[in-house]
Amino acid sequence: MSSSTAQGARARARMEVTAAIKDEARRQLAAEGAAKLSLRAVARELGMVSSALYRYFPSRDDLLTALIIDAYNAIGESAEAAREKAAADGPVQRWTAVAQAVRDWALRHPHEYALIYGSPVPGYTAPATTVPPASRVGLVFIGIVRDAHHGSALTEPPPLPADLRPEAERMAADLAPDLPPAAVAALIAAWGELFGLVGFELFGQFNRVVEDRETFFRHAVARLAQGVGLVDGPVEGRR
Amino acid sequence: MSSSTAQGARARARMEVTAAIKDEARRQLAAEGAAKLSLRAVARELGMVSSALYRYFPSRDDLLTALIIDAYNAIGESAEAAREKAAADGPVQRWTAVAQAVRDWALRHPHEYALIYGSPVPGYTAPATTVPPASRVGLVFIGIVRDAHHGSALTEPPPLPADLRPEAERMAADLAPDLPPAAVAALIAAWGELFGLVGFELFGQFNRVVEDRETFFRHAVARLAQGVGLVDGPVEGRR
DNA sequence: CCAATTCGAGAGCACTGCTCTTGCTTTGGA
DNA sequence: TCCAAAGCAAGAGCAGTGCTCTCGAATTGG
Repeated sequence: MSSSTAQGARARARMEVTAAIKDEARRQLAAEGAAKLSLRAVARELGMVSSALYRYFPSRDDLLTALIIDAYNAIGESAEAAREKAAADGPVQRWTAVAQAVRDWALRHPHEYALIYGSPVPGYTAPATTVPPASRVGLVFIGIVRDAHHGSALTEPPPLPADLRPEAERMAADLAPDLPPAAVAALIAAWGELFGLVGFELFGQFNRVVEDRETFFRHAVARLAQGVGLVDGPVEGRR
Repeated sequence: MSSSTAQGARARARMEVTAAIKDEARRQLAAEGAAKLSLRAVARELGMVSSALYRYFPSRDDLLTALIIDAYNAIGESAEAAREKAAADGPVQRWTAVAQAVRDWALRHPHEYALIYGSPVPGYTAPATTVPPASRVGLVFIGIVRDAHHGSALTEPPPLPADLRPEAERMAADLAPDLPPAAVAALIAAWGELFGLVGFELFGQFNRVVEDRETFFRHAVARLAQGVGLVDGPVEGRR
């Protein structure tokens, strides 16, 4: 009788309550961390009894999974927004802009970042529904390299070592068939390395080591970009 | 009346019980992860009542802190052993050997690795006693770069960007005054990036992306070593 | 209009970290 | 040598957790 957005008051209310639960859970997550997120406390704060909450999330882990997906989408959107904003800049600037967006989001939502990039409980395999949201940030970086490649702003990668070649070609075929396998391999490494920098800062490993983290991070990720083959402007070019 | 190793049967027994508690806790940690480590389960397994355990560790967090220190020492020893074993090799080989030791230890003790390099609960400041053990791996890498530098096997780093210079000089003064500031900055970045690679593999981020992780990791860390300025043998040299 | 489904509330289970009190054992000084 | 002091294990108990089950009430769709 109505559109998909308001099909019955029942389903409507269900969506609202579900959202309210997630909001309150996210509040507690941001305030105290995932370890202290309590279903009962969420229910209490919402004025409902704890057992009622199980009508919406069958277990605490399911609630956490929902928050994980939301967090992946949030950091992904943040990265995509940074890409749009830097659309007119050179490849290295776009790369560092996205990297800084990732770092900023992480610093602003440390517990949520820890939830998705911290220790997702080794042994726990994330449900398949988390895969697409989790890929968004990576896809942004792939897109930047792809644009650079087609704009002739990607340096010729050094020849692949023989033993890395099969894996690099496989990864390229899976992720970006139009890019040189060596660039794809370098890109994936830089992707992981970037999050290593963010994690080390966030989790205190840089505590008595790096002071001016902003500057340090900016140059480190710029070097990562160069390692992937990005340069500012066409390869033999201006600037 | 006796040496420091056996001063009274009382203190002796205390050490043994303390060690037994840590051993059992480590067992549970390895089996189920930090979240499911239960003081009561540890006590139960040891045939004692839970309240007795509080004579040895005033809280669950204190037990975890003890395990954290042990884990830092274990991965540090692993790295140091790899350095000794590769003492005769070139700088890049030594670097990758240590890096592979770190990765191997992480893969063999995933939950302990997650405990120290995963999400140490943002906001939780580690007690000062954890700092020296936590530094051991980093010191190994610094030592490798230092040896290379004094053996003239460190390439001249590119000039420091103006805005990074103060921070790089400060870091060099703190950590390795005999090394070029640019090399120190690159080293610290590579240090964080290395653990990013390990974490991404361990925590599943590479799951449908990287298949031949061994090979991929070896080349990635070799590139990191080159980024720091390490080369095999003297700079204008053999091989 | 009524059977079927959905929902909130409450009681209850097994578990957790942690505290406090009660006795027993070991210790070290008079 | 004796004895107060300290260290220790045990048990009961508190407040909190995730989760299950049952029971009425509300809402739904045929």
